[in-house]
Amino acid sequence: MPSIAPLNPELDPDEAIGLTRDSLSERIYSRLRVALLTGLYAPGTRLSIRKLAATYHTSPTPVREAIFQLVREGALELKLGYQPRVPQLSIEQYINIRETRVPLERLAAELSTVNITETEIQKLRELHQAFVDCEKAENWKAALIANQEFHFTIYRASRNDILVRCIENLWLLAGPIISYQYPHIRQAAAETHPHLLVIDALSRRSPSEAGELIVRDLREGSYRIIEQMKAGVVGEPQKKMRKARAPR
Amino acid sequence: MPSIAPLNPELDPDEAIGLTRDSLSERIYSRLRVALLTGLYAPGTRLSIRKLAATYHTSPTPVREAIFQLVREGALELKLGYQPRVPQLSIEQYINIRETRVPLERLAAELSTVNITETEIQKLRELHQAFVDCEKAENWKAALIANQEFHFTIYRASRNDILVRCIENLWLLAGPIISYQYPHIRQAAAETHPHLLVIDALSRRSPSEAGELIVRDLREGSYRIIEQMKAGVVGEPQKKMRKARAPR
DNA sequence: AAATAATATATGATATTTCAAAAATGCATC
DNA sequence: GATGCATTTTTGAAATATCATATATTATTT
Repeated sequence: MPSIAPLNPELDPDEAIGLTRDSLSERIYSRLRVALLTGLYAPGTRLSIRKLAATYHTSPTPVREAIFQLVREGALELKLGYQPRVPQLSIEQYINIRETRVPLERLAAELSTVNITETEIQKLRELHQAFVDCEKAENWKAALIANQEFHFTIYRASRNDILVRCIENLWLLAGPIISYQYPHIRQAAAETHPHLLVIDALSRRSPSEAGELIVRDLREGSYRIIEQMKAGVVGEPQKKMRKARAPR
Repeated sequence: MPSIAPLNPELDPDEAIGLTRDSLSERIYSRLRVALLTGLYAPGTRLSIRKLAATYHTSPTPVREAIFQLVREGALELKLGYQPRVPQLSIEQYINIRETRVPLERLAAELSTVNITETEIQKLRELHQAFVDCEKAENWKAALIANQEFHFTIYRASRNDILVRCIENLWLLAGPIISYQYPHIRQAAAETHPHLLVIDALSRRSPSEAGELIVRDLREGSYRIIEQMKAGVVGEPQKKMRKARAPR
């Protein structure tokens, strides 16, 4: 089992500063989270607490704690007595997620337009370039991560961490599907990539424009996802149900 | 030992009504959540896992699992090695929460205007009446609950459970402060109570109006809260810090 | 009396254990 | 070959055990 690199390595080395040594549960939580965000587990996959514990060389207890957190966020589902599973989003649920994201992303973009620094805008340019390069090289996983970093940089520039957390949560919910079918959904090489338009609006400090562009990007991406979902690219198939047994 | 199948599995009572028997952790989670939402624990209070376990007549394990979920949602904070605590919100954080709630609540109100049934509108009238009665009787806790039920009924009528969950989360974050200082912040008896205006807009099926009213209500309430926070009504004082010790 | 040091206790983090239920497996039957 | 049943294995839930550290208490010093 490969160890998963954190999305944002710069922010990781807590050990180095000795600031926030985190608990085992927390470390496992973030590794699982990244795994879900990068599509390591297809929708429908069942996770075994004990196997994960073995993988991470720990006992089941901290794994359970991590899983409980992800369940609470909706990133995993867990019926009493059954194995935790990566949820299989319905199209309806996916649309619900998108519609909830829309006003949050708009707000984030608007706030960022006011608060973002030139340095951060420069970073956006670099991230977008990395994204384009990875796409060209057909390195999907890296492209996905660059794209995420691009968007999260904007969110964080809103300087409202509550808002950031809300949006992160929603990403996580749709994460497995998106990552899983990412290679199939990249957009046709358009005139000008939406990211570039966003960067432009940000540097011209036009909040409403930035908000509008972000929302448009979100909606357009979602159409492609929904197409794929309709086409049935949906992840691991459910195991066939045998006759219902009495629950515990 | 073979497990004996019941005579008629399909009619198992739990499944039949769609009830999900929940685990101990889940039950403890919801009790803690309600406790936080109704102001049982003041901001700053420290919770002891073992004491809670004793209170609920269980072992520490499920309590920990419940606490981890609340920590993940931001309803509790937990530094490695220290006791879980009810966070002490800064005014800045509180404003962040409010600003994030604004677009979500507006969206929820708009969607509800389209989807809410007459029955639900009737329920809103009853809840508001209950709220007014409890206030008159100075039964703060019951008033608080009625008020919550009122708003959550609107959220749920949006028919977007992702959206509902996001908003619930944000309520939870500000829950302890609001409940804790509730008696101090009720509004001066105005001309017409905002709730009534909202009900009216809903029944006239005017989305933008309903959204606008909800947002206005939210903002006005928040001003009173912030006043109180500035006045220092803030919860349990932090224990005095002793000389810093080396972390683990 | 106040501040510090020393000790005792309570606590959180994790591993281990136990148990009943779920999933997998193998076998017999059609 | 598929299908239904019994057995075995695996699994999650929860309790308990253990350990190091945080907190509380007491003793000691200034």
